[in-house]
Amino acid sequence: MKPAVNMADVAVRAGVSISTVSRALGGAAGVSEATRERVRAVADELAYVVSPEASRLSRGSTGRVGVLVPAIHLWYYASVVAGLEAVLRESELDLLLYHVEGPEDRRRFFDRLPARRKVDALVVVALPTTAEQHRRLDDLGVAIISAGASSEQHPWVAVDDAAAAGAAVEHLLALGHERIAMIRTVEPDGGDWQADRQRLAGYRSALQRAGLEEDRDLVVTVPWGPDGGARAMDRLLTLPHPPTGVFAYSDEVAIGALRSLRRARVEVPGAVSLVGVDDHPMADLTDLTTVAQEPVVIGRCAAALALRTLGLPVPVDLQHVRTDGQRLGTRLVVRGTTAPPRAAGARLAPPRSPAAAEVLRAPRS
Amino acid sequence: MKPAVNMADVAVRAGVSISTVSRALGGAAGVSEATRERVRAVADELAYVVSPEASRLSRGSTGRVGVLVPAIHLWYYASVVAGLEAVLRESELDLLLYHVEGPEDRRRFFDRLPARRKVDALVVVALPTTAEQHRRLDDLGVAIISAGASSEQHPWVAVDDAAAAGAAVEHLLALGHERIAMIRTVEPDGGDWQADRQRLAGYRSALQRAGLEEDRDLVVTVPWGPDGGARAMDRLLTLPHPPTGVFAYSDEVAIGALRSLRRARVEVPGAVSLVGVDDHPMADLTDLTTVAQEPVVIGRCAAALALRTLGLPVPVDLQHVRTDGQRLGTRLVVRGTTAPPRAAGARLAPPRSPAAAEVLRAPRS
DNA sequence: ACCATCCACGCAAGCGTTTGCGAAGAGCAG
DNA sequence: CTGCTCTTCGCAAACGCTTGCGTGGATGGT
Repeated sequence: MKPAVNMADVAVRAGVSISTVSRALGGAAGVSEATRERVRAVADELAYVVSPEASRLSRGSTGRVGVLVPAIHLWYYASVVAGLEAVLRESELDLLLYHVEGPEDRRRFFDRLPARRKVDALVVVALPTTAEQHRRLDDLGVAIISAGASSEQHPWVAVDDAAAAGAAVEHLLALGHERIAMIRTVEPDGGDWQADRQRLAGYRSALQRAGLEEDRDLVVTVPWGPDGGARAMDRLLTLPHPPTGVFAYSDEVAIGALRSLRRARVEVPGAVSLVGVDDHPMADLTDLTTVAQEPVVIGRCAAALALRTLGLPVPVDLQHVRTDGQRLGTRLVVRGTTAPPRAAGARLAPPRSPAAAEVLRAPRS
Repeated sequence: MKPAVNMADVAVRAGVSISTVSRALGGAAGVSEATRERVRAVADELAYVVSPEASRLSRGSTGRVGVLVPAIHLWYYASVVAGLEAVLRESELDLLLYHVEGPEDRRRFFDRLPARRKVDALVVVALPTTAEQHRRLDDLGVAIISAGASSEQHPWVAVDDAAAAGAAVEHLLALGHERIAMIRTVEPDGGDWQADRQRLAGYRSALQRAGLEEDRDLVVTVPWGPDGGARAMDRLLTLPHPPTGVFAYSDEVAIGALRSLRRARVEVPGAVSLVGVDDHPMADLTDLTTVAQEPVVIGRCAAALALRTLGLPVPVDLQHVRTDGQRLGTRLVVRGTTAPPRAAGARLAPPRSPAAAEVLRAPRS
């Protein structure tokens, strides 16, 4: 612990008052350029930094933004956080991490609101919240931003999950598939995850648009994750009339499904085509067709919303973000796990060679 | 923004002085149990929480712990952070995230030390630091903890990377392999990653112990990541006398290598055996043999070290963590990517069926 | 009934900034 | 040279809490 140099020390050394130091360093008006320079020099020399506690106590804001994430160890959330962190740091804001895993943690968070008085804004990342919990957030008394899920009452940024699901299913339809299953996910004992609901809706309406009847057997619900995906696929494979195309809630689920298929020696995409959502790094590696989204961008946009709400300058490249809700795009990335169904097209397309898959692979960002 | 209720409000309402409220809520001595209860009740009723700024300005500590991570979106780091967060939150400490990606970011961090005065302790997660940078950390004037890498000057917690590598290589040796390659990784233009250096050392000494000469061609160095792994494997495959066993720096690298092998139609583990390090969730899915480590535990132990350094109570299950350096164990998880070399053992072991792999699979934690 | 203890509690002095307001000095027109 | 406006600074009052020290009253012993 160093003796900690204070503003007073700088003031003495620079031969001015504390107020002047504060104004000089804080970029406030009312200080001549000469004085400002001198103060800066002294501050540098003494390696002085303002005490954030004191500054904020006085100023009344915390200079911190909280992030509420359900699962930091997952690629999607970690990426959102990375995006957030990058632009917040640019604006000298600190990122306070709140990790709430599972319904129990969630309940506790809303119960105790540990973020109270600690942040100027809270970014909630795709968390299922009850109406009551949403109201509870207002008790925080700070700006709330929703990232990865739309919201009635708060600024938000998210992809169109229904459209993403639609794109996936339409891809399968275009290839000629007619029996298309969906692996959807729930949190055991958990809440209402908007993305799941909307992707399911997107799946259904795509089928409907194509004039296909929904077969209840083809929608299987499992806990999120590769294991869930594997189990779901096992179930689908034992169906008397199994699907030829499968749309999985996310890549991680799809990858689990892929494992089941491999174990069961079912040819992919020969016998079964598979699409995921996310463009997880593993999708590239497993040559999985997917609908890509960019969580890092979601994070960046959410940060922009937070900045705007706080009345702070927003980086130019993020100024377009709409406060009343910003939809981000998704795009289909065709790789090696989708092809026309065996029965349907007598070789509508030649079997995809590794090289061909390579060509279609999306450029790494 | 609510009108923000202060300690003074609580004091009036409870009919005591501000000091008494402070002591009552803060659990300090010198308050009768009756008064304490009454104050608590009033505080609850008014939904009062102390202003952390004021409290800390007065108390002199920040109540925050910083974490310096090089790549939050990677499984390993995200898991360490998750572990940290969990125990810090338990102790009412906040987690301030510093994400420094790549040498440039790193330089900036050490240059500006944005964490100054903002944290009581800083956990540095497996970051390559020059000696000078290490010294610079002391300018922060706070306790430094090293997680995922050992350290001369600070408390640390890490696995024994050399031993982990040794275990991987010895597994291959035990299977009968004699040409064993290593895929190691560097950061382009980057620093000295302790884990890479130590795993390389472990690889070498294992070979040496087995009386094998090191073949320079068998150590390939690539940028970290699946793509690097793929490229490395491509290179190994074009060798005049290619290896039969490959030890990859990490699972993500190994998975890239696996892709190359698959594309080149090289049988795994028939023609080439492959081992990684980490027990990344994807290792399970790709049936990859690996040396498991538990980053979440690393995070938890690092948090324990931070708590202890700060003089705070350490959770009982973490009290065993040694301040002068805690080694965590690793364990070999044998899955489907390793088997005796084709040439070597005329069927030393029967070809591994999926079921067998299942049995050997480590239990999910 | 008296004094010595001890407990509970209040007073007030910080903690290190920010900021409204007033004062001093500089510059300029008349 | 005087009077006026601007600019540049300093004074001091917050900001909301913690904590050392002092006081009054209850308690216990004699």
